[in-house]
Amino acid sequence: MNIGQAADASGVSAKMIRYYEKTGLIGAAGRTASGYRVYSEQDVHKLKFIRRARDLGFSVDQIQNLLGLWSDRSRASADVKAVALEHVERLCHKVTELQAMIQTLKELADKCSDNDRPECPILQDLEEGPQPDCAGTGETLFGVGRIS
Amino acid sequence: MNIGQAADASGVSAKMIRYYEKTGLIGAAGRTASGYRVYSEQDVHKLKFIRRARDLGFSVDQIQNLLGLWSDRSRASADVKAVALEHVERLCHKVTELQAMIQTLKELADKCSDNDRPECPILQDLEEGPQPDCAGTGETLFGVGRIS
DNA sequence: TATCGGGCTTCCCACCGTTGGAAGGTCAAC
DNA sequence: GTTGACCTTCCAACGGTGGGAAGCCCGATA
Repeated sequence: MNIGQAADASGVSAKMIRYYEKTGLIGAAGRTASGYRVYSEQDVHKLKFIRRARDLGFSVDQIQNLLGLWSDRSRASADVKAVALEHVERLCHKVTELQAMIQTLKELADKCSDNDRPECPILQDLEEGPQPDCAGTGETLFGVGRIS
Repeated sequence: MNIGQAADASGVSAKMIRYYEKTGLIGAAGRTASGYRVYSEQDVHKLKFIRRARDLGFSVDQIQNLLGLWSDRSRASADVKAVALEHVERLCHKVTELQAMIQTLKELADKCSDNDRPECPILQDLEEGPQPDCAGTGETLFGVGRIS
């Protein structure tokens, strides 16, 4: 199998396969007499593994770790679980951050009159920075007290 | 004000201020006779705006857009809202993706015996790819399953 | 006044993962 | 033999940010 066929079979682009080889994530592939890289079914299997792990958001570093465990017959499943859960934690953290942004933006957008007048709480917030939580008091513009 | 003072006052690092200038997000700052950049309160104001927008996850491109609207006195608040909501959509999309990853990983981790034996459903999944919906196993959809 | 520390200037490099392209060799089909 | 699709290597770009080197400038102190 040459690199293009391995790419098609694994879902990893030829570019990325070369990149993974260069950075040492996968070993150097064999070569034909004319210099073409050659791949086996096993190589494709490994590439699929990588692809799947990338789809799950693992970094290349983490994948290197996982590949080590994968090929280690005396691995402890607890080690794999630890990698996975550490990753989950990181993902959850990101989700939390994104949701905070989303909430802020939605609140601001809700207050926006959404017409052709220039007054805009979104820009006002960008100007002035985060305002103390006034959740629930959507009604009056002036009664924004409650800084508890 | 020189660049360091503007950085401290705005929360944008001196490095990034120069970067924003080079890429055209902000105009070229004035200079002293000896070549130091000079900033006014207004410039700092703008930098704070940028900083806040970055904190809310807007891309530099979107910020350019927002800055245009900000300085446009005849802007329509609807235009600003559109930018914000488009951004919210993108953020939500990202959250959805991340949550899908999290769910998959949590489900797999839950099934992992978490000991020193090598059998591991996580690695098995990475080997074999996503398994068809095994809806029988979960209590909650976004299984907040115990991580312990 | 000479010196010293810290800040400013420009410039290039690195990250991460991925894509694009150019220049040139190779393979297979016609 | 020609053509077109593939392979090879190398170089660059993206977005945003940080690090660092070399050299100039400013203010304060001895």
